This record gives sequence, C-alpha cells and structure tokens, in this order.
Amino acid sequence: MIDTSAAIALVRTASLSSLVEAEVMRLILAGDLDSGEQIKEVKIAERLGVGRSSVREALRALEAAGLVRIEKNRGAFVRVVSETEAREMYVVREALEGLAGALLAPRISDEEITELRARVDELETYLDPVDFHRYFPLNLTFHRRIFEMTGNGRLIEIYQRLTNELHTIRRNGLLRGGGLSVSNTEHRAIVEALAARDPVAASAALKAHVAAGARRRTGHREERVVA
Amino acid sequence: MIDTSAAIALVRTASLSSLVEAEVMRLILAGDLDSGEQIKEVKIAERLGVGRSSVREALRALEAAGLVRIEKNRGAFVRVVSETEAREMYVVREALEGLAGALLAPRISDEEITELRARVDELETYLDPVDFHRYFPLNLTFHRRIFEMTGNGRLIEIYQRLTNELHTIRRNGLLRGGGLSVSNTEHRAIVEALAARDPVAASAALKAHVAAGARRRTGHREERVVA
DNA sequence: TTCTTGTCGATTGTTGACAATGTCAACCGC
DNA sequence: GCGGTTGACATTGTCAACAATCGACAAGAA
Repeated sequence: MIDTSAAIALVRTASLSSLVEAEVMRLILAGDLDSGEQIKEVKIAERLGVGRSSVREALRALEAAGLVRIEKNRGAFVRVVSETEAREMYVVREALEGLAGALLAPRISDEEITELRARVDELETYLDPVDFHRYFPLNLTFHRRIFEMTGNGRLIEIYQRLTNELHTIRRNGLLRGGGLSVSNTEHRAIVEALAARDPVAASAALKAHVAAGARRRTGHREERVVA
Repeated sequence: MIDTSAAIALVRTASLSSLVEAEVMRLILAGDLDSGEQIKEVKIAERLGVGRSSVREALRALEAAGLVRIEKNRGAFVRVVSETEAREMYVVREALEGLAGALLAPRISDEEITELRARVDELETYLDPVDFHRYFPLNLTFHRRIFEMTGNGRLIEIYQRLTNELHTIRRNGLLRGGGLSVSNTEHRAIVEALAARDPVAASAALKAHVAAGARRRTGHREERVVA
C-alpha cells in the first residue's frame, strides 16, 4: 500500500496525463517499446485504466520531448533516430559536456569529488561485458551527476533530453570498440581534472570522452534512414 | 481564398492541435499573451473554433516546449522565466553559439558570407531605437541563420527552443546598455571571423557577443522570482 | 497477371458532457 | 473590524461517443 501523504501529494499535483507520460517514457527508455514501434492509444489507455484523452495529451508532450513521432491519422511511434541525427546529437553533446566540465571545475566541492571517485570505483567492478546491464545505468548516472553538480538547471534539462533520445544508440556504443575499461579510464581522467579544479582540462577530458564514445559507436552501426 | 493544393497539404499533415499549438506560440512570441498570463482553454477554443481537447493537447506540447506552465486544476500560464533561469540560459546559449561558430567557419560558403554581410548592413539601417521593432526580428533572424548554416538539425532545434523561451527577456536587453550600434559592431566582427574561416575566432566572437548581450541585460532588470 | 475500385475493420481526430476542483465574494460569529 | 465558512460561479480534468481516415483485402476489368 502506498503511503497516504504521498498519495495525497500525488493526486494534488499529478494529472493523469502526466502520469501516463511518465509511464510511456519509462516503457520507451526501458526498451519495452521498441524503436519505431507504434503506440496504440487504446492499448495504453486500457492498460493504465484511463481515458484516451489522457493518453493523447501524454503523447503530445512526448512528441515535443522528442521521444515520440506522431503522424496524422496514422498514430504515434517510438522515435527512431537516424545515423545522421545521432552524429548531430553527439556533436552537441560534446559541447554540452565540455561546458559542464568548465562550469563544474571551479565550484566542485570535496564531497562531490569523493562521490565521483566512488562512482568510478563502482564502475570499475563491472567492466566485464557480462555485467553490462549494471555498468550501463551507473554510467548514465555518472554523467548525469556531473551535470547536476553544475547547478545550471537549464543545462541539466537539455542534457537529460538529449540523453533520453540517445538511449538506444548509446547502449550499443559502449560494448564495442575497446569497451568498458577504456571508457572508465576516461572517466577517471575526467574526475581527476575536476578534482584539480582545472576548467580547461575538465572540459577537454569530457569532450574527449564523448568524442571517443562517438567513435566507439561509429562503424558498428549501419546507416539507418528514417522515413 | 486559399490555394487548393496548399489547403489539401495542410489538412493532410496538420492536425487541429498542431495548428492551435502554432497559433498560441505565435501569440506568446508576439507578446499578445503576457508573461504569467493565464491561458483559458475555452477562450482559445472558441476563438479558433475548435474543441477544448485540441487546445489541451496543444498546451501540453507547449508545456514540453517550455513556453507554458501547467498547474493541475489551475490552468495554463505563459511561462515566466526568472532572473536565475535567464542567467542559466545565457550560459548555455553562449556555449551553443560558440559551437555554431566553430562548426560553421570551416564550411561556410561564399554565398552565405554575402548573405550575412547583407544582413548586418540591413541591421545597420535600423540602429535608431525608434526602429527597434524592425531591428529586433532581423537580429533574431541573423542569429538563427548562423545556426541554420551549420546544417546541424539538432543544434538548430535546441537553439530555437532556447530563443523562444528567452524572447521577452531579449527584447529588453538590446535597447539598453550601449544598445543597437554596439550590438551590430559585434555582428560585423562575427561575420568577418566566419568569412576568414577561422573557427576559433568565430567561436570567440559569438561567445563574446552573447556574453555582452547578457551584460547589457543585467542590471536593467530586477530579480524576478517565479512561484 | 496487373491495375483499379469498393468495402470493411481498426485506429485516430474531434467534440461535447459531466465530474472535480479552484476562486472569490457574501456572510457569520467573535 | 477580522478570521473563518459557505455557496455560487468559473475553469479545468476526464471520459465516452461520433466522425474521419487509413490500410488491407477482395472483386472486377483491361
């Protein structure tokens, strides 16, 4: 049973459509809904026990968020990001991560440095491809935390949105091309640059990490044209 | 009367809610709807002759786009960007414009250089504060064109979104603190750096321009806390 | 065969109705 | 007066019904 006060807070602030939105987003990010798959309104509505309007509102929001594509009279589909788009997004992401590093380096606290070091250590224990299902979310968190620590809400939001759209793609990249151990070596370099409070070095380390990630991905994925 | 083929294309691709979305966005950007003002669903619905659901879907999309804030059971409001948020957004925008400059410099065509020079010249003719209503949109176009020329669709989209949210704020900034002539001198420097195909200089010029814009704004605007 | 045309079921687009909630002013007891 | 309560009104939240559209399949003609 749900905590009563939490339930009250929920009903007070969350509309049905916002809940549906969260749930569908979860389904997409978790991979329960495949890229390109059609999202049928009635199906979602029945499954969650809500009216179709709430689902439609949620889908509209997700479309604006870039997770879903809506074609008139045809329906909503989990958005497929083409190879071209993926490349574009990596370019932007590189710049954003660089900015995050530059912003964070001068203001990072000792506790935050400790936290990041601990996260890299934890990642270190899952370098085996077998443990990928553990490594992957921890990796996402590591990067997200860096953005969160900058304290720039808008930057966090834009990054989060980009990450959401890239989720399928990124999963692939990590496993190939040198793989997890190389990636985590780069993580360590990032943290040490931040610990040295060196904005230029931190920015460079983060940019290099993203660029390397993009390279790891390229070549392992065919050109995928979206309609 | 509307061109028939255009009408067909419209009906084919545009849902009512997407049209409503575009119209409400226009109202907000044009200033017909003030910051913080409540957007009443029935009012919009009647005015455009559509049902309330279409309006609701449009508002959901606009919320995700950052132009509108929706509070459960209270309604939709034109989003007010606080001073803190504005500062955050300028930091991000600075990085994005820098990126755009770095990307564009190596690939800009002669025709594009000519176009940008022409735009700066045109801006030059409206430096008088009286002509601000002309200067403002041209200035927006100038910056947007630079992003469009990079050819990076994702970058363009993120920039456009940021711009939309900043529109009210930016209007104020330009008029004060040295004003239009200083701003256009900076524009000229940007174009010349691009014309020289120098990524570092172009990036720096654009970043400097944004930073200067942020400074022009600051101090002329009181801290404005959003609820 | 191959192309066109008609029909049908599934799905989305749009609307209006009803319920739930918030707002605000008039009213009451103190 | 003043804080709190009540009730009417305005507005939003949700739903179910109806209309429009699409895709698939079958029937018929060239």
